[in-house]
Amino acid sequence: MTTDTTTAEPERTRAPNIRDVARVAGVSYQTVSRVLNDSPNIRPETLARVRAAIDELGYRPNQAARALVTSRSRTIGVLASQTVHYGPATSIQAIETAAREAGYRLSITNISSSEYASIKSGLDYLMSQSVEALIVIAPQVRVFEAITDLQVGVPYVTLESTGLNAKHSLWVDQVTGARMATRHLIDLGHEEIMHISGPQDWIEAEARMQGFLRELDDADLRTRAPILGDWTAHFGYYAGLELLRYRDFTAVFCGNDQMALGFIHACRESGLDVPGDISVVGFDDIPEAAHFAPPLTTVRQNFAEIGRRSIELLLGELRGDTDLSHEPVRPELIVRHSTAARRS
Amino acid sequence: MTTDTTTAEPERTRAPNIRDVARVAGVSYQTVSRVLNDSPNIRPETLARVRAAIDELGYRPNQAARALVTSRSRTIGVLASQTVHYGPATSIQAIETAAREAGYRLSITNISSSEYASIKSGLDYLMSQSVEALIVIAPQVRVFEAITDLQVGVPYVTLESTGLNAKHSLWVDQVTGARMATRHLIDLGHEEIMHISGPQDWIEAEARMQGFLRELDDADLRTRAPILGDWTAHFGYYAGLELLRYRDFTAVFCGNDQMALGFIHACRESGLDVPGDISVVGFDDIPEAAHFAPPLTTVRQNFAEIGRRSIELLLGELRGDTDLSHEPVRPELIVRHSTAARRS
DNA sequence: CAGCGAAATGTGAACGTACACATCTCGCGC
DNA sequence: GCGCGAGATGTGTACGTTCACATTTCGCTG
Repeated sequence: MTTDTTTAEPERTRAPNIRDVARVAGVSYQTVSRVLNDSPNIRPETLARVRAAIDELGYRPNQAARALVTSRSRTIGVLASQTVHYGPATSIQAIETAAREAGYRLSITNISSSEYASIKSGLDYLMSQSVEALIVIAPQVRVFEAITDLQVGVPYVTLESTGLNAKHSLWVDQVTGARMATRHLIDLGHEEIMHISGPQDWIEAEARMQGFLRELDDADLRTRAPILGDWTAHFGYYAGLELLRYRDFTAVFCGNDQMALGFIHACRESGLDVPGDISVVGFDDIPEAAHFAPPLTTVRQNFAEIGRRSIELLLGELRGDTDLSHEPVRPELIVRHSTAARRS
Repeated sequence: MTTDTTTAEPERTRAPNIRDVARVAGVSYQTVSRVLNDSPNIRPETLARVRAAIDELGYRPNQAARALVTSRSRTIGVLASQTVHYGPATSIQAIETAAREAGYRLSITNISSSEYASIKSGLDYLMSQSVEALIVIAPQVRVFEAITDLQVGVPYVTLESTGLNAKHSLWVDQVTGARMATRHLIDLGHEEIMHISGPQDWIEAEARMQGFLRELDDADLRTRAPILGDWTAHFGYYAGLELLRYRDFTAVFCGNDQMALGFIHACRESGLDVPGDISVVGFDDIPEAAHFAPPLTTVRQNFAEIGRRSIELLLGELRGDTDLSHEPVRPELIVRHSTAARRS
């Protein structure tokens, strides 16, 4: 009864379009379009009729057609490199939520390696989706080159960087975070402090290392070459086994919580007590860190905040608002039980 | 010299389209279209000319136009609920890679709660993107209802379920995994075994619980009501503190590794040794599990494999291949040091 | 060398929507 | 009761691509 209002069997397969809706509602297709775009100046009665027709037909706007005619894809591209890790994953989730609420969808692509070619092809892929803006969570230094090279003509933001390219960055102040961690160890009386850092081509690894070195320098303590790791607990473990053979230090600042976990594991196997013999600090404050043995002293980053703010920033730029706050998010030192005063 | 081949300044802002390319290459737009779609029957020389023109103009196909005319969005929707967790995150990453290689992009949306309305709106959102297929990594029981209700007319696959809806599921055999874990404890001589499970509305939590109960039953051991948790280390910790006040058990099977970590933490605080006093088994084998104190005995799931296979399955269905393998992926028991024979 | 078929290329739609503009309706003041 | 203007609605067109079909080119056989 309710279906098949006009003519004979108008193709079962095709999805309804605005013209179908218009026919059912007894208005022109343009009026339907107006309803869809919340345009003012529509008589309430007409509005209701159109809405009813939409429901009846189960009509959904065709995003492709919309994108074509407006040349706005309503898509934000995300170039990520380690989506499995807690930090990036948390940021992405916040980004997705914020974007969806603003009527944007996300196109995420993972790059497998930190090679220039890989970054470029990832970026290329995203641009071919004609994204309106870009968020980069692949903190490799090379990303900037690629963005410049490809002339991405859209607003973009890089997360977790150090402000090398401040106008397009948004980040937790890694340097300060690292200094806080290091300061904490110094305050506890430690003088020989090691640093197990992240991979060299990660901007944030570099930043944490800088913060560490500067703080030691300010305290006139001996600085030693940091160990370059790969963020994994495995690396922390093996590096720990190696380092503990000499044991010419009393504290370690690890580039992230996972490596700290592995390092503590190595301590335990070497018969050393944390924090009795060695103090350990991590970075990130993953939810598990509070339950490590011992609960880990670490630096908390608000990844979700970063995610939300990046969308805010980009949408602002798309609207034409300029000079929004790029103020870095402050990290927070969380003191638990993996650090203690140096034994005299 | 090379630019501006015809007429006077053809609008600087507009992106080039196939007609522009055609003009530069001196062919018709249809020939360009053929080149783009790797159609056969193109003279090598023509091909080269078109390719050159594409490069010169920096032309990129407009996906929206393409989607509009072919009515194929080349998008696969992913409904996820806990993208931050290791398991889902790993699966999604594998899905993304496999999809991209097959020329598909992903549209991911997170649902915040397990309420029916939330699931439905997430699904609704994805359908409005006119996805060609659907992957659900939100293991709530309600998802099936929603899928049925909304009449998603596309192939779909649910991950990490138990085969309630076998035709559309792909999963690691959670029941078997749970049985393996439980069997392991029984083999070590434990007779009083607790289970801290995941949230009730998670299909996989339910499955692990079933496996646990069945294995106990087969061994004629006393079964006790599992504790319903929320997957977090925090929960494992507080549940542990509570349970250990009575300590009428010698082993615990935790629904995932995080809860196991929290539980072990509680043991330590209560002055109990793992595995000396209490054996603990987890589930998932997150990369950190090997470095817990003690290294965790757990059940490994191949999340990446699941992700890859889901894309394989869906693409097959889209191509019309039917009856592809839905065979569950077998989990693997990883014995480390959190379990030991019961003290007599 | 005509003619034929396949290979190569070109032309006219159509996809579903939003924008610019045109038209219609209606209430109201003089 | 006429005209005016704002509110409400309708018409033509363009977006960039692919599909179906039309046309041209070309090598080859008889």
